[in-house]
Formats: sequence, structure tokens, C-alpha cells
Amino acid sequence: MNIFSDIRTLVVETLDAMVADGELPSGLNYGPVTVEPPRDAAHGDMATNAAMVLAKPASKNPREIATVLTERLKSDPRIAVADVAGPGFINLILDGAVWHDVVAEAIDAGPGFGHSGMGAHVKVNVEFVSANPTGPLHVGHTRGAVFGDALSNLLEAAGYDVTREYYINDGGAQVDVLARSAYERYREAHGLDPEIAEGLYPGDYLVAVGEALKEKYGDQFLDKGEQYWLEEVREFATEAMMDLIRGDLAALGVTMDVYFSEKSLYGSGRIEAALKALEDKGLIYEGKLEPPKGKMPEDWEPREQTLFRSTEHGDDVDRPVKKSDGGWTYFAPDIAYHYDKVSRDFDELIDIFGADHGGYVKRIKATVSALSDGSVPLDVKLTQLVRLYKNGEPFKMSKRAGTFVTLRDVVDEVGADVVRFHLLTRKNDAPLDFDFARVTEQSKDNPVFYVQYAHARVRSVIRKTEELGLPISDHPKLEDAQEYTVARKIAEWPRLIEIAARNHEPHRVAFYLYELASEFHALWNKGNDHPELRFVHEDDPDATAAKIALPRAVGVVISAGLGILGVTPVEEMR
RNA sequence: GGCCCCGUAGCUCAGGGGAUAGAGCAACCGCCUCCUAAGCGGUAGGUCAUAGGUUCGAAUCCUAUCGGGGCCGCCA
Repeated sequence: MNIFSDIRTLVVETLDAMVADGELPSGLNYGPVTVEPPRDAAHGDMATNAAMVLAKPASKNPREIATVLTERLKSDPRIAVADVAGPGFINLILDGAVWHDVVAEAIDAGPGFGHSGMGAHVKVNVEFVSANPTGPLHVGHTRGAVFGDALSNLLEAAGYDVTREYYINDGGAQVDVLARSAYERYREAHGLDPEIAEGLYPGDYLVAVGEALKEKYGDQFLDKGEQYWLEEVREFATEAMMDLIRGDLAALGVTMDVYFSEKSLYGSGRIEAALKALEDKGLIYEGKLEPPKGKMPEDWEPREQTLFRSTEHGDDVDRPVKKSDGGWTYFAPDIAYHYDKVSRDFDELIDIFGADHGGYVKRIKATVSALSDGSVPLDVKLTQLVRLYKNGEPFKMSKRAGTFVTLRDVVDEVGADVVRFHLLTRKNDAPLDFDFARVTEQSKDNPVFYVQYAHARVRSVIRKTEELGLPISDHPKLEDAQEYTVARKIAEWPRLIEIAARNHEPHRVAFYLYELASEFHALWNKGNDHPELRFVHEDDPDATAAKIALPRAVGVVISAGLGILGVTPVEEMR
């Protein structure tokens, strides 16, 4: 139940009735009609702009429409008060029974409360992380991983069918570099000095791979040219790196549905097929590119190569798909990969990239637009940098100096729950500060703690009620204004899921939970001055039954919201 | 040079066509014989970068300018 959409339905039906009675012309577009909580609570529980947005198309005065609409709305039992205000807003105050019902329903529905049918099982593919399989995940990947996973959870709650997918870049030169780096560690495992030349991956995470290679291949690759070992070592090392990455993701609580191998596209005719599809649309040609402006490469010379006419689909310049030597560019398998996604009948695609891939967005969008004839929307979300701090001091990262911070480091230091929540307290496209000291601080400037604390308080009073053998009721008896405020906040949850899902913005869930926790803490404290507002009344079973329902509903929503963020709600604070 | 993101309270940030623009921190004043004060209430703090435009209505949409960041080769 989403009370806001219920009341909007009521408004629309009432408008239809007015049309039937000749009070409004027919054929009006109700699209812009909204029913929302007003910014100022003094304006009531919700407000509709119906009269204002319909005034012009109906050629009527907005206040005139509002007056009639208001009178009609009053006859619905859910509407306690309806007033025309300002330029033509209709402010509504709902009957108290509505809020009682919301609380009861939250408890009854449990974790599924607020889930929406909005998505209508539309198939969405969410591609995220997709880090090169050349080493462990670092902090930057962590943000993408958390964002992608939370967004996927959110879309599922809103009724979409979601596939979480990881694109393994195992087809390019970087996995050859990986193989050569692993080979040196293999030599090292045989007691030889490894020669980690410039450009190879120096990380000691490859030491174990070298040992494993020795285990599997013995000394058969020693002192051999790379033509004898490159392919097998590459295969082996890539698989080892993917195991590492899967482990990193698991530590964060992220599970992918599909791992898609770039290499599988080569030699299978799938790149050719994708380019054929573009060619059939007249979007492939042989030509020369202009040199990039403002950053002229020293050795630039125009060369004839195969180009994708991506400018036809909104890109700034056409993009090469073949190098002048005839080999595929890096972009070619990407085209094939997105062609594959489109062919797998996804209705919508979402790609989550690091901000350094910003320059790639237009060509990928052009690709999907061209391959699907514009029928499959692609949203590309860029996650901005995470700036690391320790006690307010910036934390310098350098691969070379070995102070490079991995996902594992962060999770080991502060725990997956804290990492996940904190990384979701900012919009994806805003940079974010992550201070190792502050994120574990137990105070209200730490939203993770604050929300968890509210949940712990809920669990605490429920435990207490059970211990005392008092009744646990599903039906609240709201009396105090603050109780209604909390109930109204609970009623916003289903609406919030829809808005956050529609905008692909899981951070809204984190902010909402903070607000809900805040209202709940306020109510809790009001119990200090007004003992009758406390939830547990040791010698009064009826009063306890009436009061315990509201915190139970709060617990349901916090727990559901944290579930979307991928954070475990705690039973108690320690 | 081009493209993308950002500019909202002293600081960190929400809000992204709707009414008097919000929260946390920092500052100041209060609240524990009481289910966890790890909390709550209050005061103060604003030309929503600037200038035009669209609209009944703009912090929000459009254009330009200024400022900050990022990206821009057949690399990956």
C-alpha cells in the first residue's frame, strides 16, 4: 500500500467524475498531477497541484477547480480535512485511521513492506565493478560495487527483474602483462630472482599464484620463451585473479549473477556479428579521424581505419573499431558485449563506471542506441572518487609505495556494514570522504551508527516486552503528535522506494533511514517527559499492546531499508 | 580547444518545477531518581556562483559567463 498513490488515484477518479458532470472538459492529461507530502508539515499530510496544472488546459481559474475538487474529495472517508491554499494547492489532512492502517500493514507485510509493482518485471541488466582481472579490488571499485549492488536491490524492491553482471576484461594486453608478472613469481617459487620489469604488476598477491603455477606445472616452463607458456599462464593467472575478486566481493556481501568474459567474444564471430549489425544500418565506414583537439599527440598522423558512425547517435566524434593494422580496438568487444546484452532481451541496461570513464559514456550510449534502434534505454552511472582520511588527515595512496588501499583493507578495518552504508550516504556523482576513524565513531554524526541505534532500540523494547510476557499487538493506538509523525514517515517508505528506483539513486534510502531514525529517537526521548508515551508498561498489558506496534513497524522499515543497502540491522549496540 | 560532473548556512551535504529552501557538524541555551543521554529539545546562521530566458510559479529547466574537479590517441 502506497498511500500517496492511493490518494492520487482518488484525485484522478474525482477529476473523472467532474468531467462526467461537465465541470471539466474531457481529454485532460493527468500526467502532471502529483500528490506529495508538503515541504511544510503545517500544510497538512499531503498536497495536490491538480487544480493548478489543469487550469490552463481546462481554461479555468485554478481556485475554481480547486474549490469544487476539494468539496468532492471531502466525501472520501480517508480525507479528514481538505483546504484550498495559496495559488490553488489542495492541502489534505487524512483521517487518523489511515495512519493506524499503515502501521498495522507494515507489521503484517514485514520485510516486503513498501515493495512495489512499478517495475512490472521489466528485465534490467546492471553491470558493475568489471575491474580488470589483474589484482585485488581497491577502494574505487568498492564504491562501484556497493552502489551497483544497492541499486540492484532497490530495483528488485521496486518490482524489476535484475541481473547483476560483471564484465571480465580478459581479452586485452593487460592479461598478458599479468601472465608475465605471474611467470616471474613462478620463477621465484623455483628459487630464482624474479625480474619485475617496469610495467609488470609488482603486487605480492601474485606470489601465491607463482607457487600454484609451480605446483601445477613443475619446472616445465623454466627457461622457456613466452610462446611456450604465455597462454597457459595467462589462463591460470586470470582465473586466480577472478577467484581473488570474487572473494573480495563476497567480503562486501556482493554476489554477481553473471560473469561475462570478454575473451569469449574473440574467435566466436560475435564481434563480427555485432559490427555486421551496425554495418547493416549503414553505420560502419572506412575513413580518417581528425586529431584530438588541444592535446595533439607528438606522432599523430591520420590513418585510414574502420570507424563507427557514433555521431549519428549523439557522440561527438566517430569511433574506430579497427586499428590501422586491422586488429580490433578495445571498443570493438565492448560493442559486441552490449550487442549481446541487447540480444539477451534486457529491457533496460545500466552500466556503472568509475568517473575516469566519463569520456566513454557517449560512445557506449551511441552503441546501444544504434544496436537496439533506440528501444533499449541505457543509463550510465559514474561513481566519483573516494577520498580516504585517517583522523582528518588525507591518506595518500600509491601503488608503487605499497600504500595502495584495497577493498579488503577497508572491510577488514571497519566492517562491510559500515563501508556499505557510508559509501551510500552520497550521490554517486559526488566525491565522498571516507575517514577510517569517523565512520566507526559511535555518535550521531555517524549516520551508520545513528540508524543502527534506532533499530537496536526497537529490538530492545520488543525483547523487553517479550521477557515480561506482555502482549505484542499489530494494531497501534496513536495518540501523540510525534507518534503520528513517525507513522507518516513510515507511510512514505513505499513512495521513497519508487522515487529512488526510478532515479537509480540508492542514496535516497540512506537519507530516508536517517530521517526515520531521527523521528523515532525524538519519540523515544519524549517518553522521558511523558511516561505514557513509553512503549513498555510493565503493569499495563493493554497500554503496552497499544504502544509496541509503532516501534515494531519502525523496525520493519529500518530493517527493509538496510536490506536494500546491504547492511545488517543490529539487535543491540556494543 | 571539446565533452562530462559540480557550485545551496562557517564546514560536510540533502532537496533537482510548487507554498516561508532543509539536515548533521561547529557555536550558544536547556533536558538523565526514566525502556541504552551512544539520545532529545531550542537559539542563531542563506542574494541556492552570476546574468539573462521559459513558466501561473525556478535553487530546480534553457542559454551565457565565472569558479572547482574529471576526461579526451589506434593505450587499457
